[in-house]
Amino acid sequence: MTIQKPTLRPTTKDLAKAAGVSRATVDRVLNGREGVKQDTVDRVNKAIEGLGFVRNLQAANLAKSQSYRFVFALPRSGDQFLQQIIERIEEADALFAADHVWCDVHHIDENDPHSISNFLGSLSKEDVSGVAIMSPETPQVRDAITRLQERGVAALPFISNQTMMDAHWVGIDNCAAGATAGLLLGQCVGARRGSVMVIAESMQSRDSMERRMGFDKEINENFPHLHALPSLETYGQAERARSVISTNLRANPDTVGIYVMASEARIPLSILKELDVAPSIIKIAHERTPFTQQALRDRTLDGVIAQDAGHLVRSAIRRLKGIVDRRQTLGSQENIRIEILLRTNI
Amino acid sequence: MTIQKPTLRPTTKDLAKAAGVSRATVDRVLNGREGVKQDTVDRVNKAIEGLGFVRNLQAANLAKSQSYRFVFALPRSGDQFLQQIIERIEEADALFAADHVWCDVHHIDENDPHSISNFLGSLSKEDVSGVAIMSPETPQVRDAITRLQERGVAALPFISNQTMMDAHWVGIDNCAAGATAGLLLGQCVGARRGSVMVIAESMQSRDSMERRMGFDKEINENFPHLHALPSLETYGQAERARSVISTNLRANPDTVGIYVMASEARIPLSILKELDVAPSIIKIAHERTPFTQQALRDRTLDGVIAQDAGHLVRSAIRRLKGIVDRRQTLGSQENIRIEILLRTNI
DNA sequence: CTTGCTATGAGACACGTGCCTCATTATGCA
DNA sequence: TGCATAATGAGGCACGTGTCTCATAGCAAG
Repeated sequence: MTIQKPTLRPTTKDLAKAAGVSRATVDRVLNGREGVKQDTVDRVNKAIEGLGFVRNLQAANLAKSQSYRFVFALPRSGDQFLQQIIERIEEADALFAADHVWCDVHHIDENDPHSISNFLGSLSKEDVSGVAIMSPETPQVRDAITRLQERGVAALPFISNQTMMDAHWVGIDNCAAGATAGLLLGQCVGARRGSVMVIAESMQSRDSMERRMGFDKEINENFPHLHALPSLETYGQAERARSVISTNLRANPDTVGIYVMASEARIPLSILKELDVAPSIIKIAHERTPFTQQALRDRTLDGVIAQDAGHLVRSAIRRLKGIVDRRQTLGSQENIRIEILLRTNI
Repeated sequence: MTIQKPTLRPTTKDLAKAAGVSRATVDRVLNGREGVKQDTVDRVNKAIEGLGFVRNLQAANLAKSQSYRFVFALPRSGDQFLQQIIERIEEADALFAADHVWCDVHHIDENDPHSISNFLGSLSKEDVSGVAIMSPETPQVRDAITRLQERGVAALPFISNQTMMDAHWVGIDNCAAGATAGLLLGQCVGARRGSVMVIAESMQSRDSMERRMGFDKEINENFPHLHALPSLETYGQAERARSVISTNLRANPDTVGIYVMASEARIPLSILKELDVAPSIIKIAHERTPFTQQALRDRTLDGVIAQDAGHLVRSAIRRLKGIVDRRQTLGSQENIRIEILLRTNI
């Protein structure tokens, strides 16, 4: 039996005794209130170190009857990936209810940075403890995030990256995701030589550019017999997609692979199906949705590069909570993995 | 602004008022104490439903000064995957400290069911709130788990499955994992025809058998030009591994793929390196370890089927905690994914 | 010396629940 | 009807922290 009794943790009372001060002073130090001599602050901090004191968050939250209200600011689009995210948020809302965490979704217009900035500006610490923001990077949004943080509201870029926040965001490395798509496609194509079509919704966003970059790097370095064509942009419109894709297919009869880079693979894939593209052409898309899952099963799609929606959501919540509680979150836990889905591991 | 104020949750006091009973009776019902008329129990339960009452776990734990002590019973083996697990446990121990969760590792001898059963039998509710058990399935262990649960200690099969507990365990579907290995291998091999070597540590365990089953099914159904050879067993011994592998390679000069099924890929892979196996032979292994990661990078390995050690550990902790707290855990969160690692998404 | 200020202490109450005791009421049985 | 017992109520203390108020030092300037 190597199992030891639970060590019972020191309380603020112990801390006060150890530091030779009163509980009131300990409280002033712990919660960063004014009017304590530097000397006293140091003494208390030393006692914290010495005792290994960790504040009992449960008790603290109970006393404050604190609850966490988080808002997910998401684009209005109706795509299935976003739908997944929203479902996971609702799920997480139920899951985290026991921890007094409440989540709301607020739809923003991703093409209107001004309204996004307005929305973020309207949030105050009293109503909202934190916001996860999924929005393309613009100066306005970046500023709004900074001001939000200054007002004491936790802010976290979500899925869409923002340059400013180094490691401080939730999502995958899109460069690596693109490279993985390239590798998977290259490996599936095998020895065949030919062109690879790349279909995007738009190449404006940082995410698209990063994916494309990673994809190209991988193809160029490791599959020199493949030739990645310039990106086609659908702008989310079915007719436009149909026309550019069919034109491109006719222009490149040697196409051996298709990479659907957009997070909404439904439109391009449906069109490919309509156009009756040869099954031997390898197709890789992004994100796990009912549509892509079905496509994997009926083999109209060979592989999917995905990020787990549930994990994204829960990770964002844990990080926001971590910020509010002023404690560090565990890096490795919050590292979102680039998943590869084949027909067998859906 | 669609953001609403936090709904403050009903307390036991509200519950008492709503049910027309006293707080003492509410307490009796909530904590399943004896001596309450069925009629009253029903009234309280109805009020719980009506108000949507959820017990405040933080407050409850505070009152009980409850803490959770979990033990991970793991094999003694020194393999790298297990090492990863242990590191993640230590990490999780720090991470969950804020929730009053403490984790210990206890090493068991996986080949001695009797001693495992003894160890499990020695645990009492007072010392330990839950155990995650990684052990091959035997009647003794199965019984010990049942008795553990009867004594009020949460028990959870971990990574190694046990038949009894339907969905009640933490780990991947090994059948699907084997199939994924098969698919990945088949896809990488491409059109080439030939034999596939399968290297296992031992075929005794349920896990090995399931992986093999899934692997064979996938290869037979979808890659008829490949022929999966009988499993080689290394029993974890380097010399034995060397002899069986080299014999097998000589006997099957048409080998185009190698599937290392054991969780410890180091020994077989090192030997393959020694034997200077052609790089064109596709090699798939299991588990992310420093060794397999390096092998992916230097391209002596083409793909890895993995389960995330950190996720496994945290999932086990959350589930054990869920059992102790008598609340259900969210299925989708605890579904361990079968990860595919290629060189680009390590 | 008083006045005014800063730094600290002492103490109380609250948060929601568990758990205890003691008193009171309801119920069943002879 | 009376009595034993079962069922319930009333109330208090505890858990660890946050957040008040009020008192009491210490200290410097006038």
